[in-house]
Amino acid sequence: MADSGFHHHDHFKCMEDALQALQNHCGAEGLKFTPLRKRVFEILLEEHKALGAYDILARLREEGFSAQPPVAYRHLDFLVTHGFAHKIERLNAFIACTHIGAVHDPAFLICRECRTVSETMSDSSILALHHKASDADFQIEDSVVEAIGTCLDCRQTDAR
Amino acid sequence: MADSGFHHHDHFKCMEDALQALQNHCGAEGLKFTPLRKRVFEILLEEHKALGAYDILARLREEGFSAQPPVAYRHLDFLVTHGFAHKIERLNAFIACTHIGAVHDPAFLICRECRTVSETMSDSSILALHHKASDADFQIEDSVVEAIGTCLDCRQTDAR
DNA sequence: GTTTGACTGTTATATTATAACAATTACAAT
DNA sequence: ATTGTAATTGTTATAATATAACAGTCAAAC
Repeated sequence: MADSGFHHHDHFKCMEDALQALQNHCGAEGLKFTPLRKRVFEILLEEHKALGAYDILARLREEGFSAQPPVAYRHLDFLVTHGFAHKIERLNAFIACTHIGAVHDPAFLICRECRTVSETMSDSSILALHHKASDADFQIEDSVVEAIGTCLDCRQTDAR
Repeated sequence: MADSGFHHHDHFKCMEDALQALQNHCGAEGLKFTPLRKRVFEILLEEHKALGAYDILARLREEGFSAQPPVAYRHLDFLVTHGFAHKIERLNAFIACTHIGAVHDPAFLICRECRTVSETMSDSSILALHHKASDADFQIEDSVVEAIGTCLDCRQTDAR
């Protein structure tokens, strides 16, 4: 299965590819592929789950990195700005992007129990909004499309 | 113009109708139409703008109401729970619902400058996500659809 | 008139996020 | 090699958002 989130896939390769993409991007853009940037991205990549800035921070602290709040927010912002992570507004949390390199208005399926997130590229899901926007002379710059619910695993576990 | 947000409309009637609807709802459901509930809703209704809980709180304080944070959150939650307001996740803020009584997955156009919000009923806008969700055996319970950008007024003002 | 449940008041604290500035590093220009 | 400079990191402090917990009040139902 090639998809992420609720489907099985080669997660090791998934991580490797993403890290390589970040390294390449940094090289191409004259940005530095620093230990903190790498490590924060790795932490996000470990699972397709949304992690809060303070979750990241706790991990960094355990590993001996400097771990004041700005450290987490800075590196998360870096990843978001360069398209390697997304913020999940509904959870005030972050996930690694699973469509790196693609220009996309992402949409997310978010399990409120396990916080697993599946990302889809969904130009179409905000098409209706774009129509509404042009009617109102509104210029869309960014969009948030998130569906909250429960994944199959969690529903089955709950039913037991 | 019958629409809200970026279009002109009879805002006095818009407020009156909404307050009446809340009063009716409370009567029908055995809930109390209390001064605080009324006032918080009125504050939201005054403009089609997103207000933070602490904005509401400041208003209440000025007016002599008790104004500890739980007061704002309680009444905002009440309005959201009963379908009279929505939370704008992207802004951590709240707006009065402009489609009271309609079961809807709302979608919002949010001006990041003036915080004016236009609400649309968008069953269709998350259709793509519903397909994706059923593929993944994911049960959607709630959705967030928000577009952030600039309204015509703000763009024109900026250009001057 | 007492019980009950809904609503309000209040204290304290948790969680999320950013401003501001100092220190360090890496590299480029001279 | 030295200095300038821009990017990155370190750190302190604080702002902004949100909730837990429990005590008081009030009105309706019995």
